[in-house]
Amino acid sequence: MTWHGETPRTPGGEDADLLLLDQQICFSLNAASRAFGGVYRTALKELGLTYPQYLVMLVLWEDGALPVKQLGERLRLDSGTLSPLLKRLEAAGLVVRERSPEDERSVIVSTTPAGRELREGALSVPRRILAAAGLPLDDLRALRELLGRVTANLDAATGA
Amino acid sequence: MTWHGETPRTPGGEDADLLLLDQQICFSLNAASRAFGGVYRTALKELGLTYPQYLVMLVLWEDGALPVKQLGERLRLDSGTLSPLLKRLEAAGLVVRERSPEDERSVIVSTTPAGRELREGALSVPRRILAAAGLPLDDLRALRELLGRVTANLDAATGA
DNA sequence: CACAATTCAATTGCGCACAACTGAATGGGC
DNA sequence: GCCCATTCAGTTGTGCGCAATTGAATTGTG
Repeated sequence: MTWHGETPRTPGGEDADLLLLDQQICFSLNAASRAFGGVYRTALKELGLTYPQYLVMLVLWEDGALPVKQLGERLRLDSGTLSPLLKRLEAAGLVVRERSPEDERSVIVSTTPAGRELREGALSVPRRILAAAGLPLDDLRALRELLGRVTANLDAATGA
Repeated sequence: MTWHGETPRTPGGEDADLLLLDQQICFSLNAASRAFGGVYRTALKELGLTYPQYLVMLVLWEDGALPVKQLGERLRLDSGTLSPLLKRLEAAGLVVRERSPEDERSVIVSTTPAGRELREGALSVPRRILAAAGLPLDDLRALRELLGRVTANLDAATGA
């Protein structure tokens, strides 16, 4: 069984083969991520949330309230992404942002009553996503485990 | 072994547990995809390419020339993404776009000599990426296989 | 206390992803 | 031959992702 269905016609030796393998893995990751995004898009449409906004609400539903910094650490996002996103969530009446009294630099994000109510509607989402993924739980667990390891390695290689 | 390190404090029953599991899997996918993006960003910087542009060049290096439509099918991207991207690649002198003679609707994208030369510099990229991923080949194969299955399922569930 | 370095959130700029739409070219049914 | 539906690429608008910068608040050091 070959990975691409045809032999490379371009020169380059071993590295050219790696180019193909490389394409398969990273492209697969990218494609899977966007495929999930598509399913989430339709599932979250009725809630008026995008997938990143949904992730933020998930964390807030768990923790209640926390500063932007910690939100970013949990979600692996920086203020450049979170600031406008949180602004939109605030405009939608789902969260409030207020400066911390004991540290005027940080902004505490917390859910509004409407934001907490939204959780009821979100409860049915994961089951639909898992059904669409169509993989047995063991495979999903294995997938999550592999992804976690690869992410940790990549972060170590990049960030320092 | 628990997945999150703490039990949920919020109400919701089974669905609440699924919410957590769901967060782990899809968030892991998202995070891994962006972690790869970070490594590619630095590796491709010297070539003046972004990761999606690199994917386009990979396909063109393999196939030489093909219409935007087929490029989009290979990469799972539509014209809304490809048109401006190809415009930038053309502005960089790496590809040319020309209307097909036998079908004036379609645009054929092909590499320029400079675009083909760039392949030499790209040959070293995959090895660095694979090294940064730090997973044995068997695990990478398993990962790719799982991702392929989940993507196929999700596409079938979404697109029809 | 003063001053430099650090830590925050926010902003700017650029590129990708996707939905919705436009407009030209094509092809099938009549 | 003439429409009408379809197939293309391109454009517009919105939102994410990230680098780089800004500016205010805080902390550490002398």
